[in-house]
Amino acid sequence: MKIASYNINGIKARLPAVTDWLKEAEPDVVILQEIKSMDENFPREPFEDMGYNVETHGQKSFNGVALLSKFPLEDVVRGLPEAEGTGRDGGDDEEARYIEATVVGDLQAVRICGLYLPNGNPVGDEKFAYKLRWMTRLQAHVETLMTSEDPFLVAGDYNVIPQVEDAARPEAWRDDALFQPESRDAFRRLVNLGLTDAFRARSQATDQYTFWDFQRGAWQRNDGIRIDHFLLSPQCADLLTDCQIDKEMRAREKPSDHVPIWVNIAA
DNA sequence: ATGTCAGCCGGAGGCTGA
Repeated sequence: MKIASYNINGIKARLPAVTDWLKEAEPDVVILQEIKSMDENFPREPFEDMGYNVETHGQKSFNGVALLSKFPLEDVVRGLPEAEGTGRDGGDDEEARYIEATVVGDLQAVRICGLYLPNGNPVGDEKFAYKLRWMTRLQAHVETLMTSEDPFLVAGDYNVIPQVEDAARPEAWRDDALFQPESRDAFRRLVNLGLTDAFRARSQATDQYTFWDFQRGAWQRNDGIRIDHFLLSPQCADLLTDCQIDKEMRAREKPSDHVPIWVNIAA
């Protein structure tokens, strides 16, 4: 089962790029972030015509996540638990950043958790506190998932650069929310619950990134960062056979600033 | 210091978010 994650930065602007990629990459399951669309405006038909089941969790203008799957999607949950009082303004968190469902594959079922973690900039602002609260909620939820024997994975745009080797110019990110010690500590605590960073399990390369800023010619200079991650539960990590980044997508017409990352698991 | 996109509102271009 090939499972991909792709921050598309707006479905309206990215529909041709995404459908072209789906035809070539042929993933069984796709986790989309930043659909920037309400559920009722998401273009389901192009994906359904390609054989995908579609589940969205969107909102107006910003954020928004979705799942595409050629296998049935069951027990869909939208939003992380503990939304009460954890929003960026101290109210309830109503930002559409999380979707979870069980994909019933040919060999076995896998719980797929798709996320778009808050950016958190600027540091010191309520946005950074919101990011850290969100990571605390994610930690608690993964602890709950860990009590299950069923394989699961948590994937998407984490907006965290885990290590210095995950940035072409780490010094440029020193004051950024994506590289703050608090953000990296929270990410490491999550991994230390027993999750496997699928890309790092397969490659120690230091020049492999998933995001290049639209500004300052970042792509042309390979000034990228690795912030889109697949974290696998122990039972899921046992099934891992491959993990790769579709870097060439960044060189195409009207690209997203992120590129797809995918895993192959024996499920 | 700055460089770019996308979506929204509203009917241009300014604002927000990244």
